[in-house]
Amino acid sequence: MNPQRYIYAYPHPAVTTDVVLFTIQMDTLSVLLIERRNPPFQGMWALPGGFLDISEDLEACAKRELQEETGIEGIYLEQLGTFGAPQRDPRERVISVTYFALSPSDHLCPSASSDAAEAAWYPITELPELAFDHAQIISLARQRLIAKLGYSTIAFQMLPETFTLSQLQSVYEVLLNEALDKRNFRKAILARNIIRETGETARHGNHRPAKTYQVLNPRQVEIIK
Amino acid sequence: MNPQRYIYAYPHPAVTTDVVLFTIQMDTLSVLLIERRNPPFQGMWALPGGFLDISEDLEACAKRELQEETGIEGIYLEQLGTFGAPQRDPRERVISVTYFALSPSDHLCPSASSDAAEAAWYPITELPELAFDHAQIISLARQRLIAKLGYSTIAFQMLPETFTLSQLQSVYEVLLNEALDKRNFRKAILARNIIRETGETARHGNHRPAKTYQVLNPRQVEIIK
DNA sequence: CTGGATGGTGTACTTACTACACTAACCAGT
DNA sequence: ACTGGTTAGTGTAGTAAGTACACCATCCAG
Repeated sequence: MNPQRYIYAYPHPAVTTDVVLFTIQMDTLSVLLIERRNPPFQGMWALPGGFLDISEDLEACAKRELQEETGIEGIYLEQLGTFGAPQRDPRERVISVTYFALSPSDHLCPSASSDAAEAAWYPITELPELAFDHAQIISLARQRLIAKLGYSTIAFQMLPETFTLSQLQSVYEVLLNEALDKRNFRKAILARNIIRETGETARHGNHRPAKTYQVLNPRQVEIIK
Repeated sequence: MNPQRYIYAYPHPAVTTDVVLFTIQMDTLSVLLIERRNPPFQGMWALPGGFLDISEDLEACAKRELQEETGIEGIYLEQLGTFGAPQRDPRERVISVTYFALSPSDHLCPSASSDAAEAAWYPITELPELAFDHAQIISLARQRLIAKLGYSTIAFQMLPETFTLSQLQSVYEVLLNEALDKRNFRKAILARNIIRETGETARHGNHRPAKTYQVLNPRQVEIIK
């Protein structure tokens, strides 16, 4: 097959998108990584992502690459920043527009693909050596995620549609890495008027069942105060 | 002159940087714009910016374009976001990495250049019609600037090295577009322990002279609480 | 019916924020 | 030298927000 050639009067960088997808598994903040099937950094772990199609929107590209490489779709996505150090990719000049994404800890089925030998969750405390500048990108994403906890409803993106207050508190505790007082936490959350009781309860073991709640404006991150 | 040709197996977008430079003039938040000397949007006003050199760092590109088109340098710069809607430039696919920047209201000498017929400050409330999606970029920059007022020391970037508390309060008032209580403002700022008295005073008219202050960590934006 | 586990609730205290008014210092003009 | 105008500089009392803290409820397993 004879590849088509694209000619420009000035050199153009390549543009990629990369996605930092977080979830919480077993009370641990985890990141989705793929094992690179091709050079460069073949066999190393990296963020899911890839080259922008020439008439594709940036966010659409991030979603598409995530879907292609891991099978995951329909989740919250937000632009994180753009990385373009001149030598970050050994092949050619590459500008990467990065996104961070959150997924509830259920229905997660990462799968391999043509570009990714394997896809897997890594606890953020036990990351392998990463390709490109992806360690730096993950570090920035984590900072941003934690910062947004304080002034947005982003935490709900890590829970299923209905959830208990204990589950919600656990999300905050894992991300902030500190224990929170149960009564104060519940008081503060309920004072914000952003969730309502479903009327149902959930039994998760041999103890009293918990009331379940849902977000008033689901799948939408709002800035609060 | 015979232009060199650059050939790729896949189409590459062009990459530009654009800078939203704010200052405060006459108690009004203003943005630096340039009048485009060349098509597209010839004669219209736009943000200073231009194409990335192939081995140039992104932030360096933003600084260079700002210097070339307006003569301004040595100011605070921070990445804002990346805009890449497929049709945002009529010539070809262009991804723009945008920065926002702040300048104290003194030593400002915008000047014309080869790409810019003219450079001028526009009050944010009286922007002309703008080229590309630059109106949207300015809108995002303004949101971000106001948000950062609340949790960072960014306001000091709009003041000279030494300043009075009244000048600082005026910056906050202009950006927040509301009057602040003098005593509470001073109390809150001083409680943060980020500025110190210089020992000098400044006479700015026929009234009592004001103590002047300076930032403990000058030219460095910190996150506070 | 008992023990173990998580769910659910209120109050007192401490800290941060808000509202608010007068004197001090300088200059200009008479 | 005195007056009026203009900005600089200061404290307190009330209100709202956040923190610390302990016990009973409900379910399941054995």
